Amino acid sequence: MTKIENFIIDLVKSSAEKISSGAFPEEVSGVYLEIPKEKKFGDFSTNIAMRLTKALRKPPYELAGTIVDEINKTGKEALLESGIEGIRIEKPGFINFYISHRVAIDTLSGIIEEGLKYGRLSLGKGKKVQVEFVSANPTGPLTVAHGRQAAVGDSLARILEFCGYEVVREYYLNDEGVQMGILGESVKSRYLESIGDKKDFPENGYKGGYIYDIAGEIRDLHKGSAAIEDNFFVEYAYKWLMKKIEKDLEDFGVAFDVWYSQKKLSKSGKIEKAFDILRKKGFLYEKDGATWFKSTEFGDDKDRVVIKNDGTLTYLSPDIAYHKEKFEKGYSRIINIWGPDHHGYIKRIKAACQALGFDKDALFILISQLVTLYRDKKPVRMSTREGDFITLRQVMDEVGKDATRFFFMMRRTDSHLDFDLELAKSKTMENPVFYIQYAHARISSIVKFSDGAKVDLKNLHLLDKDEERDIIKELMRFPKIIESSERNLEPHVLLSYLQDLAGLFHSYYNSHRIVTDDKILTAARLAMAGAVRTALYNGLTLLGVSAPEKM
RNA sequence: GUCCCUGUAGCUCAGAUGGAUAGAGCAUUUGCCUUCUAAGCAAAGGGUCGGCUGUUCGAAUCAGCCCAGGGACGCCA
Repeated sequence: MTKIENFIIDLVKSSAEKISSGAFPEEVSGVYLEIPKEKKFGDFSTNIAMRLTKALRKPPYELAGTIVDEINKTGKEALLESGIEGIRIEKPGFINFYISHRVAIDTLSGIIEEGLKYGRLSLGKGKKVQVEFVSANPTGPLTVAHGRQAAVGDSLARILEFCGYEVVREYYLNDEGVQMGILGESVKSRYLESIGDKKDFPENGYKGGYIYDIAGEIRDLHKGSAAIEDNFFVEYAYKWLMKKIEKDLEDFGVAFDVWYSQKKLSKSGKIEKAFDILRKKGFLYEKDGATWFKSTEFGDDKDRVVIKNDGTLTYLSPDIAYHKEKFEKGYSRIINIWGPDHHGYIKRIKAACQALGFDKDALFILISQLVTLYRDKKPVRMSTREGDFITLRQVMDEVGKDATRFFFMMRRTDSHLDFDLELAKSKTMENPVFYIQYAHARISSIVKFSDGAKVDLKNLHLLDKDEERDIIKELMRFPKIIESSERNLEPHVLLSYLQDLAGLFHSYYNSHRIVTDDKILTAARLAMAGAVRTALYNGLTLLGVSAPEKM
């Protein structure tokens, strides 16, 4: 929020309070300023008069008039001094503010001075948040679906950090249990097959080609010995896959702070402790030889088994203990990013958190919806069961890290995503990644080209063109956009913003020369272009997309 | 059957806490490279915002009910 915005908000607020007999009506939570799309409606606009109509029982237009009269008591000169050049009331009751050129320039000057810090917020100061994402089982390479979760989770983490939060990125590692056993059996079966000892492939076995690769390595290592312990297959496959997963994530620009092992959790006794609490509170009961959790008490459709009748735990059990631990660590927000297949699982885990006495609203579970890859306008079929799926690695190799990350966030996280491989690959204007990167590269090259012209904040007032004012206003939106993506836990609003900003710059670039013989004007325009570059750079970095100096 | 997501221009989609004549890109038509990257810019056409009812000063946005498409609903993880 810039100085002038704060000033206007305070002004409006105090005036509105006065005319509503001292106090602000409760249902009107605050004063919002927006930047109108239409230039004729000024630089800032507030809808406060409309929102007060109900409480004050007066038509909005009339109220707007009273508010403005109140504001005008401040005195014309004092207003002008603060940068407000004009106030106008528009049709239903909008109050529109027109700011002076001087204030616009001052604002730009402030943005330039902030440099790379521009857009950083302090709303998360002193608060810790955790983002748990990907958490793919180590039974196969990361898929496209995991890729989307990785992109969204990491970008959210970056955005939260930018907002001042301390962020912990965590990967929950399912390194024990049934599926690890199946992994071992699958590899063993392929191994035996490879040394000519045909064996039936396990029913739920992993059929992907990578199982052959692992088996092949083991054969090379053990020269075809038939006497290998079962456990060896599991261990070997696990390590092999983890190495792959870590490398994929690294190349995708994602780094985790914590790899949380389920195996260690199970051994720690924490699951039993969680059960004890639930049992004491009466949320566990026995039926049909199994132990059930009364999740229906908290709005779930049915109760859930936590200990099966064979004595083993269901997936929910360690997860309850895991979430208990998350809450105990004192995060102000706990964010989980899950795949669409987990959506029915939200109610029961929230129920468990509530049952344990935690505030379920501190737990944010985002569902990253399906990704469908398209090639030549046709969907690429995938079936995990047959082991026939497209990996994150394949997509990254084909279209590059930048486009992959960008495309995964082109739509809201909880919306289905169609990923057009040809488009992502194309180096044309249809491709939004290149459009934005190109703007950044263009500015970078001008800055280099004009070596010698110094950035001079004193002559920014020369930036009096309409297009320049538009760019300054767009730059002013950047912190609002950051705030919005933080509040909604949604990186994708940032993409649209960057496209808009890049568009404004491309347009400006074509209509006005930045580098001219006029050294002073050149310096001013370069300074503004530099501010655009900074916003683009910060935005792209938050998305984990590189901002190239040249293309 | 229950739950989640989606339905906006010919196509792919934006639309931030409900706001002022609903916006981009592609495609179509037409202009702009002797000058900072034409991977770009400018202009034009194109819409019952799936439908109906309601809440509101005001609805693409919120609520209810329909219609259509995608997905999830295990003592799997």
